[in-house]
Order: sequence, then C-alpha cells, then structure tokens
Amino acid sequence: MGEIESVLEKYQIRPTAIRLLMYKFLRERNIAVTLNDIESGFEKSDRTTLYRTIKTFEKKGLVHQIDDGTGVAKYALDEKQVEDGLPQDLHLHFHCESCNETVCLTDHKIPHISLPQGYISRDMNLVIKGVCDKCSGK
Amino acid sequence: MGEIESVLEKYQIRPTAIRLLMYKFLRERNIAVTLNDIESGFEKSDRTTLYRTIKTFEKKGLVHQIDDGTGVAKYALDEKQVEDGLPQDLHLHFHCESCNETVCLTDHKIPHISLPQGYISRDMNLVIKGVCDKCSGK
DNA sequence: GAAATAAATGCAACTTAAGTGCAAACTTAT
DNA sequence: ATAAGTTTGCACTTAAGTTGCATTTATTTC
Repeated sequence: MGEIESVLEKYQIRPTAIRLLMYKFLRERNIAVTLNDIESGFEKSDRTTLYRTIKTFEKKGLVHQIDDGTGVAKYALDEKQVEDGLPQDLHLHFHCESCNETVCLTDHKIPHISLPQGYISRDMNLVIKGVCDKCSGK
Repeated sequence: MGEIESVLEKYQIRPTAIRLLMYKFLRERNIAVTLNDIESGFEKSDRTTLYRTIKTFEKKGLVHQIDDGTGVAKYALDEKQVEDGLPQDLHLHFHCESCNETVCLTDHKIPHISLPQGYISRDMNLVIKGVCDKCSGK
C-alpha cells in the first residue's frame, strides 16, 4: 500500500481510484482550488462525483473550504492541523487580486481578538487581499 | 429636504423613491442584509432594481459588501468610515451560527499582520463565527 | 412649458455554482 | 457467490447573481 492510500485511511476515507487521484491533485499544488479547477484537471470523472469527493474530504477533515471573497468555494489540504489535533482552522489566507490565486499562510495564525460581552467565538476566517510575491515581483 | 435626502446627496446618489426607502431600510436594522432580505422588505419593487440600487450604494461608498461565509452576499451601511476618510473597511464582522445574523463590529479593528516578503496587502476580511449575545443569553 | 437627453426602473432571460434523486457499477463482508 | 452497503454518473433542480432591452421617470435645454 502506497503512502497516499495510508493518508486517506488515516482520515477514514476509503481509497477509491478517484479519491486517490484527487488527493494527488491537491498535493501537487499548494494553492486552494475550486471545484472547477478540479474538474479541469480530470478528464474522466463527473462533476457530481468530484463534488461529493471533495465534500467527503472536507467532512473527514482532510481539506478545508476557503471563502476568499471571490464568490466561489475553494479547497485546500489541511493535514498539519489534524496532526496538531486542533479542531479548527485558524490560519489565514491570502488572495492575490492579480493572479486570482489563494494560498494558505499556515504559519500565520489569526491573532486573538476580544469580543463584546456575550459573544462566543467558535471559528474565524481571515482573508487578506492584495498582490502575492509572484505578482509583485519582489 | 429631509435628512435622508441629504445623506444620499452627500454620497452623490440621486435620491429617488426606491433609494430613499432602501436607505431607510438599511438604517432600521444594524445587521448586514442579503438581497433577499431587502426584497422581502419591499413589496413594490423588482429584484433587479433592488440589486442595482444596492450596487450603486456600494459603488458610491454608502454600503459595503460582507462575505460572512454563508455563501450569500450581505450589505451594511458604511457611513462612519467615510467620515473618517478611510479608504477601506477594516473592521471585523461577526456571524452568529445560531440566528444566522451578521453584524459589523465597527469598533473592533483588524490587528496588524505581517506578511511574508513580497506580499502586498490591500484589503482584509475577518469574519468571526460563533454565537452572538442575543443567542448566548449572556 | 415642451422637446430632447439622460438616468432609473421593471421584465425576461441567462449564467454559474451548488446541490439532490436515482439507478448502475463497484466494494466489502459473509 | 451472494447480499449489503458504498461510490459513481447522469439528469435535473435550486439559488444567487447578472445582463439586455424596452418603458418610465427625471433632468436639462431651448
């Protein structure tokens, strides 16, 4: 059994052909991808299947969904987080308005924010928009 | 000329009947509303008109769009910001997963975050999800 | 004030992404 | 090998956002 199979099993995801391919696909890039991106990367499979596959990954905690403000859901692998045993995804995301790519800045945690009385925080989502290193040329 | 008219004129928005009504509508609540919310609040007008009206408000800087992770665009009045002359909207938003309401926490600014070399920040969006004061009962 | 011009509105239709139902194909356990 | 459960593919539905165009309304010019 390959390494990829064992990752999926670790997340209790049955390693079917498409799931293995999608996991590889996600590993190959370090940016968040849309369902459309995934679809373009697969010639064989059907959109619905890919949709349900990524949702399965999400439910099992292998990927997290990112809402970067473009209006389309994006997904990215989320492995480190589970290794740490953290229940939530509190790193921040950067969306480049030039190349339209979104990356996880996993080393940049969202700082603590004190809320008004009575407000209970369960999750946070911080997206910074601007120009990424590739596009700024610096 | 009433106070409401003069606010619209200040933003260079011609004060038509629908625009005045929508502005009043937005003022009446202190939460962010969807286009559907607005639609439900108006019996007379057409969805497209309301859509274009809110987009006009947005273009002129009277409202800002909020992306709270629910997948639907929400809008909220944005007056203070222009008084301060700030170009961007850097306060944070709280989305209650219980009542599904989103509020602007205008007094809570997003803390400064240092990005990796080459990344240029132009805008930020921070949404905290959890339970609001009304729903937590505290 | 009437005609000409420009802006706003309402209707219909289109686009895109997300999501569901169901039957066929495939796995897994017995 | 069979039965049960899971996954996959196709067709269809829903929901939000958006555009084109004709009509109405407001503004400007004469």
